[in-house]
Amino acid sequence: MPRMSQDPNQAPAGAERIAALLRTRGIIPTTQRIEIGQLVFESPQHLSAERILERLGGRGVRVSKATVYNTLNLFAARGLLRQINVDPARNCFDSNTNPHYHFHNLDTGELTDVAVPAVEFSRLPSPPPGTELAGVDVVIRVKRRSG
Amino acid sequence: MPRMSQDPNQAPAGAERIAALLRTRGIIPTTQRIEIGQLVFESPQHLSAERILERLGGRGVRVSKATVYNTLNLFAARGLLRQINVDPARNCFDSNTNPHYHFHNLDTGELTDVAVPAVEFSRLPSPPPGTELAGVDVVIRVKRRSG
DNA sequence: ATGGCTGCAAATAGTTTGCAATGAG
DNA sequence: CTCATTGCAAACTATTTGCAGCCAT
Repeated sequence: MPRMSQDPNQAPAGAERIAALLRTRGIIPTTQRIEIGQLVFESPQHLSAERILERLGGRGVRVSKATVYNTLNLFAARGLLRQINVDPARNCFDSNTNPHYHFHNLDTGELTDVAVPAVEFSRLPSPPPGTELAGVDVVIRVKRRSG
Repeated sequence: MPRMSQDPNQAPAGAERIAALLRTRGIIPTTQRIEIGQLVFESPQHLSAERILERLGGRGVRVSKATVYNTLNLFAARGLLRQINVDPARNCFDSNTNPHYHFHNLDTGELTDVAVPAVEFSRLPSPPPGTELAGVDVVIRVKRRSG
């Protein structure tokens, strides 16, 4: 499969911006990677591999399942995506790599961002001996109001 | 396979306690469920299905993989276990159902309990419209000290 | 030509499910 | 007897991997 084409007709608006982003992380910008990049980086969102495959298809873009998985893992390894663990059956990638937390709707499975300033700790334990803090994940589980 | 035997020789210390616990949740105490219960409820811990199968084997107890999975899911559904999502590849059950948080060692994968009073929020966002709070998960990610 | 990437298909890994057999009441 | 549970094996789902072919350099 071809790498990024220089032909502007095949390089829609934004493609070059994505390519540049990938290069900053030492990732060779290929056609497929740019397509996936345009999809996930166009706005902060939470996506599974399956969902991305669907959306690519919706845009008339065909990328193999293997490449989608490989690309997502590559992006995550280079810090362009963050993995979220909420659904044990599915791996989810967050294109918002700025620090933030999440609401998790237990009924719909939906994830929503929570800005850092919305949460404040007045106390946190110090890491166990020999370890240092790597980050704090906060998932605020919510459900359909019952009362 | 037999249900719970009344013979004290086949009902080691603690078995009756576990059986009683299960009954309080409307779970029929079978031999296998009691074995699994004795294992997981003997102390607060974080276990995967695979790990439980191993430990049962180590005790000379044979329970089929299917029954282990079914039992863990049953316990979780009845509130005797809590599921933890940290490892996307493996489902983990926490036998400590009291509110608490976790340290997650990124190097070893190890989970450690953090008591509730060790964490204090001075601010939390209110749940989105139409939803109510179901709980807050806090995972403090730690790594081997580098410096 | 070279090296890296893609797509396909097969291989994994964890978990679930269908069903006959069995055991408890 | 009856019904729920167990164990086995097959089915499933999400993800990873091996490898041939291809593209850009």
